[in-house]
Amino acid sequence: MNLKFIPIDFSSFDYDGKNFIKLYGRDSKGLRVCVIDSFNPFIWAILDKKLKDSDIERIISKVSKITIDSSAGRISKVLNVEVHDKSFLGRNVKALKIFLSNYKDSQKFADNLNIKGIIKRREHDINTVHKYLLDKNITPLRWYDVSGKVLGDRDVPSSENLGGIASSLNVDLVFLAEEFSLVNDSSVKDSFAPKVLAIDIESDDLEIGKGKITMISLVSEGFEKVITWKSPASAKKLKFVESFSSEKSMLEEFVNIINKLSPDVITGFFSDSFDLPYIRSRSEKLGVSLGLSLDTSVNGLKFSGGKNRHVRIEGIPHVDIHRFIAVNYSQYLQSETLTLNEISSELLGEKKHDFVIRPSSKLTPDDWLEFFKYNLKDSVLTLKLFNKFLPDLLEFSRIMKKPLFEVSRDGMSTHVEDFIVSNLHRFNEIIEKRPIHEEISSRRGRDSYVGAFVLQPTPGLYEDLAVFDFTSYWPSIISSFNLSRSTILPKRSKDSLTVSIDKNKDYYFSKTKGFFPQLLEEIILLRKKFKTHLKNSPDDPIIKARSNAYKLLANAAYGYQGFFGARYYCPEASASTTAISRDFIKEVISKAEKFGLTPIYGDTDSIMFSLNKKPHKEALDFLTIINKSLPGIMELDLEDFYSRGLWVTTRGGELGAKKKYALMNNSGKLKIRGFETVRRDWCLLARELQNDILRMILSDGNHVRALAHTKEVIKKLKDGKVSLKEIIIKTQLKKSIKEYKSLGPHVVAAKLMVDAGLPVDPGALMEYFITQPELNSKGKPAKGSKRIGDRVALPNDSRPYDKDYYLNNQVLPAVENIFQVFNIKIDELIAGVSQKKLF
DNA sequence: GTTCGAGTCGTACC
DNA sequence: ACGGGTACGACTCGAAC
Repeated sequence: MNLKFIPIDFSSFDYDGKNFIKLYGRDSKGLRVCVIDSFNPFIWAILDKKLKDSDIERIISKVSKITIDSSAGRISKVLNVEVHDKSFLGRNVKALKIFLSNYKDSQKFADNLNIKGIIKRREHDINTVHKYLLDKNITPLRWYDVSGKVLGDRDVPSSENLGGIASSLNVDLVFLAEEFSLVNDSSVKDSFAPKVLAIDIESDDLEIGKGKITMISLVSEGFEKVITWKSPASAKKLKFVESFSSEKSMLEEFVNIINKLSPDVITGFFSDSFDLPYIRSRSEKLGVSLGLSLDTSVNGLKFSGGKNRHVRIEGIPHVDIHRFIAVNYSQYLQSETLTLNEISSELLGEKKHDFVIRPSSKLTPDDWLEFFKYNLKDSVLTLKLFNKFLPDLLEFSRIMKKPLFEVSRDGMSTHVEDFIVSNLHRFNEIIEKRPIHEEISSRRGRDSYVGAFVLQPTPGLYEDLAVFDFTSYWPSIISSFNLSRSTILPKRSKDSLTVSIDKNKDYYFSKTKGFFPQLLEEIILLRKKFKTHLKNSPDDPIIKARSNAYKLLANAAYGYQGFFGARYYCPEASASTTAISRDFIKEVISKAEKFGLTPIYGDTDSIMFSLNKKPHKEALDFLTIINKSLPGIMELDLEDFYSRGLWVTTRGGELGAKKKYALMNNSGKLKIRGFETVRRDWCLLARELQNDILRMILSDGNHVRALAHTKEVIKKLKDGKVSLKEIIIKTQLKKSIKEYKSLGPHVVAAKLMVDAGLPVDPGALMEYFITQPELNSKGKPAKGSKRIGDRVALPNDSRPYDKDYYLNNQVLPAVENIFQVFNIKIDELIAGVSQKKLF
């Protein structure tokens, strides 16, 4: 029998001492299927090169006899041993492929391979499902033709029905696989629209499990519901609300609805850390069985991870969409806080339902209606966000060959590693091991290497600029110069390239292309290809997702090689990458000068020039000349032409500040980097003023209008007409309060919140403003009012803001070095208003 | 009691 | 534990005066 099948979630189990994989998914009719497959797990033992055939025979015979008697009463054996010619870190090796009866004991087998002649043991540290996917070359979320037979059928003899596993699986069909073949028909290849369920809870205490869950919203396509046990008479007015007699019966209905809807994916916003832990905690307290898993013998939710907890439901991937966005896209978003409201506003153009949560006891019947709508809207937004990122999630899962559950939580380095690992079979490579404790701590202790070159700008207002940048600069260097763990050489050779890090330090790399640089080149070229595709079909979400995925991979590849947790860690390659990057950018700068362009500023891979009245075409000619001289896949590109640009000095210094500039292109679009305008830890009053004057200066070419505007704002501040919203300062609490050595204003704010009984967790954004100091008899700040921190007030504080602080520590610092470019001093800014009157 | 500089901390750039 | 280094700048805190 044949089955058209798409695998969505995976899990492993063993029966009769052998490993099996459960692949949960759908068939072409939409039935929920669990395909069961067996596989022959193995690990590798790399042999000493000097071994004779007879030595190898002796080792094989020793290895074959290894048995593991695990504490669980399980006895695992070596089933077979094969000799293979393999590659390890680019070198040819002889290795034993050791097949095990049970992969659960792979680590113990590896420990027992401490045999003379075996120099390395590998691939025992890859988890069972991943090992299976790699070995069988199965990609999640792609359609397969599977041959096999239906389990649970009367025709299948009990000796073959794996202990009657079919009866414990909550699916339409259980299928025992024989063979998988990928469906290549392009019309069905990418066609999969999973049924997604979004959930969101409200509780009367934010601390997990402390309060009660007052309501839960569940939203899927064509389905909107809020279930609650708080049932004011008014609830009947809303069709989507269903009331229950108790929190317990509401939770039971939560399970019923999910089982009835049969979603392929469950999503939530921050649900790994809040909604699902809360649901579990309340269910345990109230004795509700969370029968959500598709394998009824695996009950409830599975929690893993310490600080960053993951909640797994077997068979139904749970995706915390907040986590996926935070890890992969936060650096590309404008949102300063990754809240549902802010991300939805930016990406969906939609906000949360307007309602301020208050304690249950203070809610009127009409308030409850708004609360129900609010709860429903949160799930609606979560579902929309999920759908927006669905193409990306699917592509990530396919490209990295990792289940949705994992890939939606993995960090960038894991993505890079998974991509590499899933392609190593093409290079006949044995996978390197992940570092363990001592190795990690020694790597973490290494000295840092020198990074990018940043050109010191000369402060001033410039006209007519061209900006060039290298496309995928660091990855293109890694690829073009073959910088990686498997290509670094201990010493110079005929076939080597020397990279000088500094006067005393050289590194050598082979000229024979290694797998890491090779795969990185493929990533860059794929990224380029899909980017071009995207220009022709800008609305194709799949092309967009692919382009995105390869872009993220390329950008993370450099960081990966310097990351202590990487299998293919190579800080020498990282140091060489940055050294080469410094050389090239400096060479472009000096060539440009000879060409008649004046370099103003540059950072890492970009360089900005004043055109000196030259036509744009000459800048493009310069690009062509440079590109002819670049090796490999390196490429310098035009970023844009700008009509004006502004650079300022550092605070209190003479030299130009790096990483801080403002540009306006020929169509009037602003590009502001590094200035207080773009920093969330400055108050809005200062940020908006600075943004306004930068726009004025860049469009006018002088400071006149900007100066007048600044004076108006200062007057507004002095007149006390500034709103609370404009003076709130937001700073993130990065660790727990007691870990701080220095008690800055935001730590003081956190303490005030704790005193007020509000929960404060690391990672939260503290919001506060600065009040006036208490004065002593001499009119000077009183003892306990010296530090800024002593004057911190939470937003609900009714005391007035400190005009002096906001003038001297926020507004003036944000504008003074901009006006300094035009030789305007601070006293001229505040001139025209008498100190006495205003303070 | 005031001044100063090293150290802590957060955020941004690429 | 879950890319990297470079850079700016506010604020604290204790030593030095």
